Amino acid sequence: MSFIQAARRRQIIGAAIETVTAVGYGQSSLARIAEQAEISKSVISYHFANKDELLEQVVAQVMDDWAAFMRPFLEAESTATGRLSAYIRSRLAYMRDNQTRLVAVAEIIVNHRGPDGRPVFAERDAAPVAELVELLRSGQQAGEFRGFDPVVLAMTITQGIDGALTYWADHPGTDLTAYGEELVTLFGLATQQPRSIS
Amino acid sequence: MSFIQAARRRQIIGAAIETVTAVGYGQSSLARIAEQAEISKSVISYHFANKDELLEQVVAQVMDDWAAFMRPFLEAESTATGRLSAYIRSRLAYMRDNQTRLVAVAEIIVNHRGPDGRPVFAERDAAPVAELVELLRSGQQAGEFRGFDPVVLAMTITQGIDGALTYWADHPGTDLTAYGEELVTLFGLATQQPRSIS
Amino acid sequence: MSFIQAARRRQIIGAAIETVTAVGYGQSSLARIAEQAEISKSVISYHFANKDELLEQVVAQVMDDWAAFMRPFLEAESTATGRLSAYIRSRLAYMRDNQTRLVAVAEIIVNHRGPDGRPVFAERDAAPVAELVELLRSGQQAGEFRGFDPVVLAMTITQGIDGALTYWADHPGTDLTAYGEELVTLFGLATQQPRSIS
Amino acid sequence: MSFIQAARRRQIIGAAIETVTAVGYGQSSLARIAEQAEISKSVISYHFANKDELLEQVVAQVMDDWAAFMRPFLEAESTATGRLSAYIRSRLAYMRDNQTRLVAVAEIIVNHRGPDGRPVFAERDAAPVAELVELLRSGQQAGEFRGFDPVVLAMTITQGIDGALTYWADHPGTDLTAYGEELVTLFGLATQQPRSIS
DNA sequence: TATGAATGAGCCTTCATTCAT
DNA sequence: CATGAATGAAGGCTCATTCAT
Repeated sequence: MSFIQAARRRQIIGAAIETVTAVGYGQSSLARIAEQAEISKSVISYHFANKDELLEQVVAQVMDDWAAFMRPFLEAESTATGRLSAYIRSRLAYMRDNQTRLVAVAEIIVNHRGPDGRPVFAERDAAPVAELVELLRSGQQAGEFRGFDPVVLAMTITQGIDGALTYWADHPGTDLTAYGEELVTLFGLATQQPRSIS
Repeated sequence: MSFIQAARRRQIIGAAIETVTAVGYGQSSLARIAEQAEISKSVISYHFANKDELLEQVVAQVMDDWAAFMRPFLEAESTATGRLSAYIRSRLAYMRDNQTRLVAVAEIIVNHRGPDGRPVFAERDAAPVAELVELLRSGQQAGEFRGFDPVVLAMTITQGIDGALTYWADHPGTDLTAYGEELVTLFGLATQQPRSIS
Repeated sequence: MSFIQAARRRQIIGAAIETVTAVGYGQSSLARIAEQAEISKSVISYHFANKDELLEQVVAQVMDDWAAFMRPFLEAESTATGRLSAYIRSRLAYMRDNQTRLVAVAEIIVNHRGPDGRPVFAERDAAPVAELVELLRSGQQAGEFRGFDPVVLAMTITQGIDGALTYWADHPGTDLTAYGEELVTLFGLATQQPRSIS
Repeated sequence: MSFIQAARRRQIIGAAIETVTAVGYGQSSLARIAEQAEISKSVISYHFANKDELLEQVVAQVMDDWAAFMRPFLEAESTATGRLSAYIRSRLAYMRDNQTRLVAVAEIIVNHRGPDGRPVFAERDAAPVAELVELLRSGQQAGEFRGFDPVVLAMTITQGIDGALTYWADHPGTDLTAYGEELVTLFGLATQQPRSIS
């Protein structure tokens, strides 16, 4: 792929993100995205096989970027407790600089369906949860965490973090760092071993 | 409103719920809903002023029913701790018998927008969170709960409960009761006062 | 036809007139007319075979009433000159008390078409012109009028009178009597024999 | 705008004119216009923002063309009497070559309404009358015309000319030139100063 | 005599996509 | 590499009419 091709694709993906965030998945027609990008509608058709491929690229780009951003924070921690805190903090940190694209991706994941009516991004949506399940399980095996159901906790943590994005989108003044610390405390208390009274 | 009117409206609302759950908000055209209900498209137009009114009725019907279901459980509790547990348990209990309609309502709330492009059900969506904030605050004033940010906790609890619905929809074998008890424990630990060591 | 039937028909015809005048022929659906009459839509279907028949009745009722109103004024005149003035004055006089229904009828005559796309009320619309042609021709034979083309003059007089209605509808403050006198003078000058210079 | 664009727009405008003239404003759906133009319905949507814009273009195109046609004839005259005759003759002359489009425009002007239910082309329709009022007033000031109400006369002249179009449409054999000369004589007599007997 | 209920046809518009240039 | 032009399908909605009650 040529440089100019890649640039165009990035431009279009950016316009798609802006559009989805601004007007929602349902109103994000190719016409509107093209308008946002200030290009002709057929440029999109030229660079992407169809609308589905464009949306897939949007999701892939953001999810990969997000995962790459988080990796170093997680690898810097040696304990499960530390990794859980780092997980929450780094997701929130990424949010801070990527509100629009995360909102867009959330919209797309929830709404985009195949011709059979079934969700398309279910697997990719489930991946972070699975990763979190692993993290929690290892913490339990190391004796750091209490004996909760790791799937429920992984779902709840993921949902809790997503809630921060939703809340921030609705209340622009929100202090995301403080929100993150609340979550760290909350899930710290929820996961740690009960103190022995001795 | 005549009896037959009410019956038709219920039937159409039911068909809308089935359709939205099956194929998603975006694909839920009046044509598809009519097909699901095995009636002509214009019957819907006859009984509802427009699509918006139909969707509003879907949301209103379910939300009201849900709130009514939960009230007695909450009023039976005297402590904030008890009310929080009852809140979680009763929401899960309602879920158990109303999966389709709750999935549908969730889809509609997230996606439905007015002509201005802004969400329509934002307020109705925020109401349960606000209620929960009140509950948590009263628990803090009573000294039962620790000094968390009640907004963050309310969001997280709501999101955590919604996560149960999502997970159940994706994994039909899930034991919702067990899931609920995990949440009760989780948020119990997250809210209670730290034990004094003394 | 029973008395109650006749009353209902009159009521519906009245509602049709109000509606057509208020929102125009194109927007005058049976639903709107029923709403205006504060009755159910099917009452109209019960009393009139279809929409066409209703509109025909509207036109017929008004045109007949109008003709009946004018007859005595015309018959009171012995000269063609007098009859022409009486014709203009009495049409304007009728207008004064029947603005709404005349506007409605004008709308209907111009717009209503058969399934073949051809106007339906062409003949009825032409009748007053034909009558006027007779009047003018008799005035010519009597030597009162100059040798104009009676068809052109009849058309122009008719159009001129209709213009008063249009103008009045657009400028509610108009003094119709004065307008009528202007027309009487105008068409008096236009029809009379040139003065011989001798 | 590209050449092909302009050609298509002209073609569609032409088809709209043909359709409106043939079946009337009310039956002139985009489907019918497209059929008349032997193109797909969505071609119209591609070249015009919506039906309103198409109709506006139809009206604007014809009205502008008409005004441009008439200007030289009016400017060639130095007296008000001459200008009035030229006005009548040139309007009739234009009619002769533009029957269909004038009939269509008349239909549209009378019927087209905005979303508020009010006529859209009222102003454009009133413009020629206003122009005529000016002409008549200047003739009065110059002492050429008698002391009639210029508004009534302008309305009546306009209506009289429109009557020629209506009559011609209903009676295709009509000699428009002769019709025009009758009008010139008619309104000449109606406007001129009464002869002094001296 | 009246009407609530239902319906198919048609309305204008938006859409993703294709194609020739 | 880009795009103007075109299109069929589908969208939500209104309409006049029919029918059973």
